[in-house]
Amino acid sequence: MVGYVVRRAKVWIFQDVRRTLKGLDVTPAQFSVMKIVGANPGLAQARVAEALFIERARLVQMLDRLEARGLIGRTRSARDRRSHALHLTEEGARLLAHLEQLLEVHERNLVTRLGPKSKSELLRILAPFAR
Amino acid sequence: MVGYVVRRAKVWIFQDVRRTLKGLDVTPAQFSVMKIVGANPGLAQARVAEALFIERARLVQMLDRLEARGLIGRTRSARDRRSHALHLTEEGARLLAHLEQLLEVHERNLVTRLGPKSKSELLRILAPFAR
DNA sequence: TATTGTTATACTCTATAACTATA
DNA sequence: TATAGTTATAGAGTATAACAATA
Repeated sequence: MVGYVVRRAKVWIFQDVRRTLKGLDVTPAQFSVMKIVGANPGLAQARVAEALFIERARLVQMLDRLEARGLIGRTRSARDRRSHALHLTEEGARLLAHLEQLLEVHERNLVTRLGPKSKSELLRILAPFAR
Repeated sequence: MVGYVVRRAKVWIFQDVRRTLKGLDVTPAQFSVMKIVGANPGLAQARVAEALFIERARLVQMLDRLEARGLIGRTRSARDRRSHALHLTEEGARLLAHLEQLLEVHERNLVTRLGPKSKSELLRILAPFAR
């Protein structure tokens, strides 16, 4: 029952994000990668994967795509030569800012759907899942 | 931010359900189909798809599998010969009862994770997504 | 020994479009 | 014309396992 409603909410939210970003060729998952890398330049791939609950293996392909589009860069870390330090390119940072602006519409859609106070309540209740 | 935490919760819940049902070869989605059909015998495929937010096309393959395993039956509806009336077989009903019993463990895991009162709050807040 | 990035495989799921048979 | 079930396809995501380079 809880699983059902949480899944329904997740599907609705992701569909609304996709609709909002229509035509920009950015999935919700790609957005989340850009956002976390933007906020934490130098982060290693394994850290991003952990933070986003994405498989390490899956992230590789996502980064391949983002790198090919010139949005994200990988550079060998000096301290630990196994790992890649990730950073947004200038274009990546520009796109991210644009996406965040567009997503304000989604944010409003969500609050409309949930009712005014529920967003913060929801974040509080689900906090145990955000680690 | 909301999308992030809702997805994390969804992933955790589904993983926990999979863990709980380990070895029985039943996915969370299959369980939900069996449950809704069990509670509403005679339901048409399109209704199930709507209720569960699953694509009509996807449901076809899920039902093929469940039918092949002898858990669910499809019979042509007398009233509308386009549609299939779905029902659990005896074995399907037996398995469903077993699954529901097993999932009480998951239910307890979830409440432990969320804290005691949060489950009902969560259901109330997310009610707009349950239609 | 353990971790990082990578490749690979199989399966599930989502999003679409089109087809047929019925209504 | 619309709906129910079906088939098909492309891409996204999940779950695993293995490997080379590095720690």
